[in-house]
Amino acid sequence: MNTIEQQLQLAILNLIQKSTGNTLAIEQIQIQPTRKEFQGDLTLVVFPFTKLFGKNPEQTAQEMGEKLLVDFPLVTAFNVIKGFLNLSIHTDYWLNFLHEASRDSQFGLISPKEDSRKMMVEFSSPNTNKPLHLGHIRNILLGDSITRILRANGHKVYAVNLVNDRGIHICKSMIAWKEYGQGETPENSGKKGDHLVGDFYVRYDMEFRKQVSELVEKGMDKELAEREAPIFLKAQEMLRNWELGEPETIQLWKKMNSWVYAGFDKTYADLGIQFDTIYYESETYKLGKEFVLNGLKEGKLEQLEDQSIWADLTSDGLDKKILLRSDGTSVYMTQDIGTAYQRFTDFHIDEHVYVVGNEQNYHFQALKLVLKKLGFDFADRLFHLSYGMVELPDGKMKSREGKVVDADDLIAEMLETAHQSAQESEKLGDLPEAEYRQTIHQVALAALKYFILKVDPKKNMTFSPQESIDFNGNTGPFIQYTHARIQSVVRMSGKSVDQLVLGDYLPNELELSLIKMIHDFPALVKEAGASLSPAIIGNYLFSLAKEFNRFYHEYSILKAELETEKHFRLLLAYQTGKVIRTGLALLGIGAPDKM
RNA sequence: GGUUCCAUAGUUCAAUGGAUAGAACGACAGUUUCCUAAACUGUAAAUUCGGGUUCGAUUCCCGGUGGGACUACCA
Repeated sequence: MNTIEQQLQLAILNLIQKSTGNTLAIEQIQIQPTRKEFQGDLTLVVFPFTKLFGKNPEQTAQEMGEKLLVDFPLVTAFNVIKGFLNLSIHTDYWLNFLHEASRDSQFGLISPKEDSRKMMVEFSSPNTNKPLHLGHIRNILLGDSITRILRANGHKVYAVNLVNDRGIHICKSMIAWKEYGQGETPENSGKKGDHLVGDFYVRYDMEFRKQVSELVEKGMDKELAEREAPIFLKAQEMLRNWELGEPETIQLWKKMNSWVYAGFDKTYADLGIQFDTIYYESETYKLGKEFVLNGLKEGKLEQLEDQSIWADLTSDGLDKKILLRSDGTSVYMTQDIGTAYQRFTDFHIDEHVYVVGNEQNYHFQALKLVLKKLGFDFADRLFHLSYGMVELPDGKMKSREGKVVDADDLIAEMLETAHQSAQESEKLGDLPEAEYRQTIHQVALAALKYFILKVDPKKNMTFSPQESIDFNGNTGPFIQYTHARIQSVVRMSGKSVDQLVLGDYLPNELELSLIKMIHDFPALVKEAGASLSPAIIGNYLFSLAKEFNRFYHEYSILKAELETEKHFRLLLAYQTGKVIRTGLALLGIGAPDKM
């Protein structure tokens, strides 16, 4: 069924055509919720039509209001304020809606069909030389939430991870371990694998700098020293050995990467993240080369004297971009050409979303152009979800200066805060241990996830550790708390939804406002899907929870005077709780029944 | 230098070109014999500056100022 907004738009379209003979597009009819200070439910902005009617805004609105009152039975009254036509919608519409929504377990969600769009979302994409940090967390949470939101929109979605498991940076931690590790392993040191390897990456940098300054003291030029430092030469040698498949190197590489994977798996599990497929760069880094060579043959690319191959993107306002090095090896871009092709053909996907920070805007712009140049029609179906950087209150994160927020530390701090908060409130005292821990975990992660996801992905954000552990106000736990309160009331009522009957009841203002907000939910899920923005869901849930708390405070549900009133309020509370739970799930946040 | 993104209360965030720019935190003042006070109510507080387009601009365009990113035979 169409929503009341869509029905109204159509009716207004017809009205305008009848009165003026003009046919407008449906998007030109702007319907918005009536502001609280005015009488009415929905408001039509009539300014755009004044010319068609040849009247001033008030007259136009008056005329349209009168006609709607006759033509459209659900409109029961109207008033005009300046160019705004405020329409009152029949209460039955809202009550029927509430009743139907409460019976719909999939309310707001679209089920996948045979011909659903197939999409792939790539996110996380870590390097295997250091543990995950706050920057990765924004990426991972966005990717995971987007995946959930797209699925809620009825699409078939593959969540994929591309692990950057090879290259000089990986060799750096390998050589440091080999030289200074003395056989240290996660088992014998008790360190989480990714942290252990990360420590050796740091160790490499330490040694490297020491060696460089020693060389400089001996009178060597700094740039030369950076190229001649013994440990750097050893790392390079290791990379060559790796590419040659030298068994000892490969074995070390496999061993250390497996430590890292075990560490990552723990972090992903803590965050509640799952991938459908994991790609490894060591298996894909050679892809794309043949497309580039073909492109060269067909005259779409250029080759320099040193044999390197380039795409000329200057006609599109970009520079020239290298696709194959002079030694014939692939670069990042080459690889991306190959993997994109592979994914579109292997999985028959219709669209591909890359969750990658905005510092790579240029890269993706170039990638699309190069793909187009090479004649791949899927170039237009790549979407770069470009998100802003995460900054700390005292400036940007700098891994070289150790100014990073470690993902595991962050999660541990959240858990501790949630635990303390639960101890203070004393509400979870009667929960069994396992359930208690699960709840603490859900609350802790809600705080973290909501804090990050509520911000528009496109924008840079400031991560304040202090504010992130606050569970009051515009936070994940606040929304969860509202849900838990609702479940408490529903439990105490002793009634199930299908036992609730909607009689003759006239909702008060707060109740009506809640119904309307619930009514908006399906449209917001669509909007969040179309714009790839979990923030839309987050902001909505907060205002919904806020509105419910206002209602909850003002009116008693279980002690309502009349039975019809009680039934109505229970149904409203039940449905609000359901929307909160569904909405939180789209953000990857759980909704405990008690907290 | 070139390309590009951003600028909203003290702070962190909202606002498909629409009515008096919303919240949260912080500050100040209140609300528990009442379904979970992780809640609710109230007060003070903001669109970087200058032009333009429009019935109407935080939003679109031009310029200034301030900040970020990119501009590697790194990924």
